[in-house]
Amino acid sequence: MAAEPAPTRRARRGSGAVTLHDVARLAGVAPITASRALNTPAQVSDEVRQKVADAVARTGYVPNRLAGGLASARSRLVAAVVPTISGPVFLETVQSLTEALAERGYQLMLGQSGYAGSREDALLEAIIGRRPDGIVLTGILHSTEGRRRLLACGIPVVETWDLTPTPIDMLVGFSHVEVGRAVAAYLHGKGRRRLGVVAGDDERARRRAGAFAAAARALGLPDATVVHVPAPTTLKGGREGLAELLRTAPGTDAVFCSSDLLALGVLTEARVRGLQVPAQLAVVGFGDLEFAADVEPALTTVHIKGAAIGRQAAQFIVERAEGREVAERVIDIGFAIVERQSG
Amino acid sequence: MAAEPAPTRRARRGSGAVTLHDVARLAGVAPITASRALNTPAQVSDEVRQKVADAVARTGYVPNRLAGGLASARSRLVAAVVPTISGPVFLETVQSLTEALAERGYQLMLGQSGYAGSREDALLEAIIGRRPDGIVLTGILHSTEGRRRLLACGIPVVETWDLTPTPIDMLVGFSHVEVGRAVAAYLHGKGRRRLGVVAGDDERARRRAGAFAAAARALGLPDATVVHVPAPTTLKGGREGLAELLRTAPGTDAVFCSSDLLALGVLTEARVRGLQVPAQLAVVGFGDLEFAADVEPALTTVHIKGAAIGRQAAQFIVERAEGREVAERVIDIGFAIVERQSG
DNA sequence: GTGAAAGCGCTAACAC
DNA sequence: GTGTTAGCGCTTTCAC
Repeated sequence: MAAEPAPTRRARRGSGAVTLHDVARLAGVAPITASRALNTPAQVSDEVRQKVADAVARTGYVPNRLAGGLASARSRLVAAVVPTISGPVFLETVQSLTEALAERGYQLMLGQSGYAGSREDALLEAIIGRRPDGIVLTGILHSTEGRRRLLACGIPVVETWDLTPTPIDMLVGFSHVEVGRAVAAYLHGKGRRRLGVVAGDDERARRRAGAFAAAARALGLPDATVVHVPAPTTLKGGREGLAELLRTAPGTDAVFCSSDLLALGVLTEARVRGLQVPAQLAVVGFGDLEFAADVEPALTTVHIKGAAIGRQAAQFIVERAEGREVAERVIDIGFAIVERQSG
Repeated sequence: MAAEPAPTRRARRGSGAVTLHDVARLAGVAPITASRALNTPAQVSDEVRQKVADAVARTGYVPNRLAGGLASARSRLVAAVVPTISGPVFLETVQSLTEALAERGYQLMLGQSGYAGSREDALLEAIIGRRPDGIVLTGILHSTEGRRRLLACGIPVVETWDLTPTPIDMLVGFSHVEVGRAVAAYLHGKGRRRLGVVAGDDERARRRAGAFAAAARALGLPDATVVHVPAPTTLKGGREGLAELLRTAPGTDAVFCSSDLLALGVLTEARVRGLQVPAQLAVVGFGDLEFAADVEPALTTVHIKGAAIGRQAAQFIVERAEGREVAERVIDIGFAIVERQSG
């Protein structure tokens, strides 16, 4: 046994927690061997594996992932950025993302950019500082400075809920323009003529509304009336939106809402006003949230596979983090109009 | 200029990112001085501060918080655990928590334990491994093993949305028993006699329902009928819950629902059945979600200050992380019955 | 006010 | 299959 080195002048006391060194000492192996027993068990003998497992159990050792991440340049942390978590639209995506990542040993960091994108740059800086293995962006990234930064730092990025012509890196989404067109065509096919839109004041909703109005025009219908309400959308917004829509365009016989919550508000307001849905007014939502099928009348809406988006995003990130290149970087996950009673 | 040391045999290539060393070299100071210029600017001269700021701007340096966290034993990461993010109840709390933390330079990690608590231990291990500066628990912690672990690892813990007799550490919540009692008394005061409950199948909802039923008995009312629906609660659950309730106890004249979503389902089902609300049936929700005031009839419900809970939890954690002891570890944030039209 | 040295807890690279 | 060594990028401790 080597003589102990003379005690150094400095002492840094550590956190006091059990470290891999403690485990290794207890198991009678070198730290790196203990590390391998835990991370790549196939590389060590059965005996070592067992001894290390015992030592872990005895000490209650929990690996320090901060240290591991620093050493290996793999943090096993994934950042998700949403405009706000309290519009229920992205919830399903965040939920499935969290779960899919947790299953593979990754953890989710949540950041809210706000619909205005004011905090976006600060948020990105905070995120990049944590050196996540991936970033999932939901909703548009407003600042070009932000784009530049993401590109520069080389962290895998998945944009979701949209299909941009120039993705930063990877993407899983659908075309909001196609949604707008499809809903216009659908309502036209149902014999509706005087179309209206109640849309949240965010970029993607605007695009759906714009495409909807353009398609209506192309179909030879009168100009659609578009009413905007603040984002995130609310039931109240839907009620007020319909009120305004009927004030502006009294003969409206169909409304496309930019969220199911908005549609629920429209449904509510219509009922209060004695307007028959769908007889006098067709209502179409967006999102197909859990409640859409169970409101009365059941809501016709655009179904988006929010959970599938989350899972696919997780898949993308993990593939990259583990050094594999993904074959197809852009996935159009599509959408579907779900016909129920409201329109 | 010193001669370059002979190249060592090993080369570990780093991540290639700009480091504090690069910034320091550019600014012509020692790394530690650059560190101080960024973290404790009061300790350095104006000149140094300026030179370092320039170097940061020129290089696009983003500090590696993994390394910083490892060295300082302060990760500036806070973990939040919720049963699931896709019951809208905790959303407001998670949102305000995220924001309050971001403002102070902390980042939120999100974990979902599931209502059954099956993944709880694995989740806690994953969380502890990241050495967060605090853990916010929303909803009950099921496993006693988990409690032990949290206690052992010494990370500040805030339990929320409940008032447990033996908090792990800090707590900001309210009494579910009091809620149950208060709603029973409220409905009794409104002249309701045949009380019912539609409650989600989770521990806290059960407690509210139990206290509600006990209070009804104490008030001399007939036994309240309690119907349970799966958690997380849904609009559909509310519809089915009311259907079952009316089957079991046809004369019911008031329903206390364990969430506003459930209440919305009850309202919907009542309307479909031609039951007048509130004339024939009073409906009381729980949560006072954004939509409660705007449904028709407007929902009488129990208001919970979800955002305040999140802010207070952030406050607790940050105080502790910065070495201050909090004066009062347990805060009862209370609740209020908001009377609207439905009951 | 500034700096040199040591080390946080872990893993990559190389050797045997 | 196992061990040695040298860092990952930062901050703490001590010294001037």
